[in-house]
Amino acid sequence: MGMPPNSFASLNVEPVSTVDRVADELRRALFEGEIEPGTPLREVALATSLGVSRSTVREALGALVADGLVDRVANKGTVVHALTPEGISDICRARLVLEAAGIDAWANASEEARAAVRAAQAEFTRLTRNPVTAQELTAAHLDIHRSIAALTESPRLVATAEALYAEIRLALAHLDRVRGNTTEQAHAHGDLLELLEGGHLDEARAALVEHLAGAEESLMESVQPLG
Amino acid sequence: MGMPPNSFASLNVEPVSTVDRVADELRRALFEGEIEPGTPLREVALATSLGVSRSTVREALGALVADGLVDRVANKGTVVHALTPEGISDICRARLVLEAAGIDAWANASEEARAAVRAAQAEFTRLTRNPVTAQELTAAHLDIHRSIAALTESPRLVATAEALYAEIRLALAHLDRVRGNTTEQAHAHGDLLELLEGGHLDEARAALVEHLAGAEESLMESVQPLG
DNA sequence: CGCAAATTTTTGTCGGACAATCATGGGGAT
DNA sequence: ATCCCCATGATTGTCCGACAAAAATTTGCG
Repeated sequence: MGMPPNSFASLNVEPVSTVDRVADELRRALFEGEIEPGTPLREVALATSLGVSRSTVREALGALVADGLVDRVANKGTVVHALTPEGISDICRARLVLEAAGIDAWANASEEARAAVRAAQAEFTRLTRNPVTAQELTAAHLDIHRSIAALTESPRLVATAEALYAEIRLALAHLDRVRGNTTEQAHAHGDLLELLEGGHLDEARAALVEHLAGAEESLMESVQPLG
Repeated sequence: MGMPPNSFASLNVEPVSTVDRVADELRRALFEGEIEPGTPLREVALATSLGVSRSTVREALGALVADGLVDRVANKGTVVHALTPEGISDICRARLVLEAAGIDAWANASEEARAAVRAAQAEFTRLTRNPVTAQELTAAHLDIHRSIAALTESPRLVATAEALYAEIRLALAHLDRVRGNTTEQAHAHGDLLELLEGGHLDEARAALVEHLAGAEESLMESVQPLG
């Protein structure tokens, strides 16, 4: 400490717009599971509760609709997005495409991208040893997958992947609140990373397929909590 | 005529919201190249011009921002999205991932999905024989690619692909307006489809890579019109 | 108990208002 | 003449209030 940093990238004095603050607060509440999927988000209630105008709330809700976190139906309002079984399998199919593309790009990827995978993996295993909330754990878990998709070095594909992970976090936040989080299969990612480092892309791909199948299974419990 | 159709799927009596009408009108103008990339979209000007309130225009612009068709910068307004060279190569990289995934899914895809590819191909070749605008031709062209991505049977991946095609249409609309459309390499898709029908997925993939490289090249002209 | 009508709630759209911020242009100092 | 500073105007961000249209809810009647 005391050493002058060579970069001030983390500093941010820009006054964030009110709409952004409202949207962020709603995202936080959603990801922490404070609001159950299917719950309607009433505009006036939110406006008075947050101390902002209804116009601002409407705009923030529009952003969440674009994120896929809430669904808006005409003249009926917006409700917290609830995942259907078809939605879950669709998400997993899409994940497989994006993350497999990342695996295929491992060799050609930049060193930063590969380092990001290792860092995400290390952070996740570090968290598994410390007592953290289930939300933090799933966030770290999904960040591994995000870094894998980021091996494609395509911002647009990564944005799509992030939207998928947001949907997953939403569903898991609800599940985590209902009952304690399931035992994460932590070791799987370590194996996956080893396969990547060794250049065994086909086996890495197979490991990913298996891992995603397990993820689909536990996600299905979020729509049938007491199947 | 006079024969009762066995399906009324195309009928739509739902009163579209004003925001949707405004957003659709703006999309149309954008895709027809009436507004050049980089042009600012002033809220009051649009409101008075379209005969709606500024709130409605703002909300419609928010939808276009979510579509990626316009960019909004804080306190400066929204401008028609302009593609950068990095954006173009990113789009093509993303296209390759999505459409290659479609090709890989050819055998496992539903018969409807495969029929959609054939229909899109047929419609495109039909249009090449008739005099149509360049915009219609590119729309039909991109619809072939859309149907290929749709072989994944993943609505979310298809939505991502459609966002990419929307960006491409935006750039090409501008290019088409500046000078007559380039001669589309129409035959390539026919070859691609034949390879798919024959089950030669690897060769189909190679054909796709080649085709997309050509697409990237002509897209680059839209940012350097007189390179 | 079932159904139709009336009431309440909620959204969609409008108009106006004002502060904060950005862009523009002019005037003064060097 | 050039450069900097400031006044002015234009534009966005946010708020408020209002009202019609649609949906949800309750009431009332048979």
